[in-house]
Amino acid sequence: MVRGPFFDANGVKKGAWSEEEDQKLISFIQTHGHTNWRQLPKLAGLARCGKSCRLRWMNHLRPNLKRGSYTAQEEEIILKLHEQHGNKWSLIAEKLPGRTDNHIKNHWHSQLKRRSRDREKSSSSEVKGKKSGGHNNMTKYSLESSSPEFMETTSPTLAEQDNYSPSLPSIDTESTTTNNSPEEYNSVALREVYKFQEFSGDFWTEPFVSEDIFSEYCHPNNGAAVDIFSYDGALLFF
DNA sequence: AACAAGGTCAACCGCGTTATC
DNA sequence: AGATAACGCGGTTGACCTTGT
Repeated sequence: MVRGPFFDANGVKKGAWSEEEDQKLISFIQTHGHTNWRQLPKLAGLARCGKSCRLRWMNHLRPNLKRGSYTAQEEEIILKLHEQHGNKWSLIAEKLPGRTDNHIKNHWHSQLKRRSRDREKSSSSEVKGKKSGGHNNMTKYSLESSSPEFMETTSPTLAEQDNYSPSLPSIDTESTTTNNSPEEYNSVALREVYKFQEFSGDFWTEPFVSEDIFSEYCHPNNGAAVDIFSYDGALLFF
């Protein structure tokens, strides 16, 4: 699949990684972390450059990576985000836990690019303004401001609330109540629903996002409809 | 069965950004 | 404040795989 291993002029190993190298890298990072990629290969006893180690770890060895084919839901999110942000693969990858920017980029070039083009063609001949429908098996919602359609009220447990990604910025609930721009409102709502990201099962069987989230965070003056996708127990706003 | 073309995916390269001195 | 190092991102490459002829 990739070039066989070889050494460059500086004695740095390149090409495919061996099982042994993987194990060295994994065990070193598990013990010492990866605060300095430059120094890491030396300390771990690898003949690789830091960049190569980082890439291998980020794209293949780190825990919780998803392998295998993409679901229709994931593809829909990629298409949607790419439509919004262009080739910002790392940004898109942030919204798809377990998928890497590299994988998403590859998948885009091999499959989704074509689909995106086709969709553009067909949508140009359709009536504009339809925000919902035609999204494969994706669970998708549209709402205008605080839609009364979201009346499920099961609240997450405290444990679940504490279970969301620690890397996400904390929410200043004080500041969400007044004078926020539509963008800020939607951004806060997105972060809020990330609390539910750790759900593993079906969207409908998992604790639901309280209607309060929508009524509180969806900006009343945001005229544009908001597309919401459920993914891995999280809701994504577009 | 053999070949070609296109698809897939891991890895590298170059460059912009950020951190450190 | 400027120089240098390190990091991270996006584009590209190249080898293997799959499918069509």
